[in-house]
Amino acid sequence: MTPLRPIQLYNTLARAKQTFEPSTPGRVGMYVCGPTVYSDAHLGHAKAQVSFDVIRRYLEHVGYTVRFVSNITDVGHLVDDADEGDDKIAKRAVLEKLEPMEVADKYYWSYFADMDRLGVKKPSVTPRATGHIPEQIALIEELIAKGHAYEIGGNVYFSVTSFEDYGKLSGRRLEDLEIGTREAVREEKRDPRDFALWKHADPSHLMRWESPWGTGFPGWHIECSAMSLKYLGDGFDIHGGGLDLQFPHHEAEIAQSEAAGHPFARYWMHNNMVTVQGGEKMSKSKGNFTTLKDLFERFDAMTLRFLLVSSHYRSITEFSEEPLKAAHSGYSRLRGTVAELERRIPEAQTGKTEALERQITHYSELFESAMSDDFNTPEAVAALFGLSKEVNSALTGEVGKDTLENTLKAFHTLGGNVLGLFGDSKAGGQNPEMLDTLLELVMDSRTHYRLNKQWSKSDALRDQLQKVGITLEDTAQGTRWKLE
RNA sequence: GGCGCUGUAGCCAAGCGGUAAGGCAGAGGUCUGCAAAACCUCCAUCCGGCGGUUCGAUUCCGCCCAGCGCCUCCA
Repeated sequence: MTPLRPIQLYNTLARAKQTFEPSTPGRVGMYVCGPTVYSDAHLGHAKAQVSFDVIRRYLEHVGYTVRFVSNITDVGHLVDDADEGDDKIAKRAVLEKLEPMEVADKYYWSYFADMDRLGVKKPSVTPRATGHIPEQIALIEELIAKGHAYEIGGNVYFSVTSFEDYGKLSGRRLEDLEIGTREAVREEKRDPRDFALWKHADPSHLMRWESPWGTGFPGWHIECSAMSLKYLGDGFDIHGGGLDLQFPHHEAEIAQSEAAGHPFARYWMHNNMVTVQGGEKMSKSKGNFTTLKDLFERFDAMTLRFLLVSSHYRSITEFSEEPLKAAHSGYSRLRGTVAELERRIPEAQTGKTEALERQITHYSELFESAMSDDFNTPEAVAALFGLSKEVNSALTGEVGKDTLENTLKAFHTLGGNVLGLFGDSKAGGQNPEMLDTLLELVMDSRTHYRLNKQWSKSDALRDQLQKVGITLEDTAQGTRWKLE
């Protein structure tokens, strides 16, 4: 299928927006760096995953078939690069008195549960580093054979100076890179800037594998090269990840792959960070993060998603109480419009209302042109608000059923399918019918009070419900309720 | 020190050469028993500061100020 319109995207490699052209017409291969599973995900992880989820959804929306590969790192991520120490998973395993694989699995499931609540679609493939040791070894062997890597005492390093394009993604020149600042630089490296492909592990290590260089474990960067190439092939389309991974992680991925003779990703996309307290990056090491699980206690997951898509993926997202509350209110407004449409459709008269039909077309066009310009979600959201206002305004009068349905469809398609909002979060929790019935009863008796002008009683009922998060609204058509 | 980014109303946040989207908060109004929701109206002579280019700059260039990111692990 031919895309409806060309999509411009910002390619970090070119430092400019480019028209996206997949290597295979109609299909997109996309790889996004996933988390290292050793602790709970925070809002920053959510920003990355939601950003690329929206990009994926929009590509699908315009007609592409997307293969979306996102890895899980469950080994090889060293606490720091300088020592021979355990990796993060192993360290956590000792801490929690668990097997490393228990740690990895625990946070693996936890991660996907969080992403699920945020409406992030499942990847087409979720490769795990430990499941691809042979592929990583094979790639390292290619690099050694081509003279780009060398082995010393069971460790294998990538020779940075052997790859002339090193630095092309992050815009660094080799000579600018600091040499040997840190004390514990391994002296056995031929060049301090070289990075590990394979690390020797003595028997005390919890996770190790046999290799041509003895027992050990893979370096952090190699997994993404091996797994993306395996599932997407040479010269695949899009590689995404956080801006903080651009160097050295992504630079290393390119070096390892292309030095071995595999053209790597053609478009590189980087999401910016979530910040806190006026610009400070939210990160694990700074300890200034809020886990998603904590946030879910206080806010609807869709509110968080709304907050994230309200800023551009390449911009920072400032996170604090006020934006959070603003997101809650703003999102409720959009939801209110959708709910009102759903209420009105069953009782509306068949027919079209031309004026509103034109607005649907107008705002849909705005939405799509915003999204086609490097996935400008803030403008897309603005288009949704524009349509919302027009609809609400029109709904003060009569609107034909066909038009109501078209409007609802626009919200479901653009806000729902593309931005991933208005997910399935059905009001009423586990048993919506029971809640519905109970509230009918409450509202009936309250209506009785109101007809008799027993305001204190009817207001008491409303206040009581408000305390448990149920809002009653009296309208000309009767009383209605909503959660939160 | 090297590379790079940002600075737009009380808050969040688009725009990036043609005279400031959107949301939240706030003010007034309509509706309502009250409230809520919704709608209508208002809310940046101005986009960190100073110069420059241009008929014209928030948008391009230079300098300055402030904040931030990467160069360790990080989405």
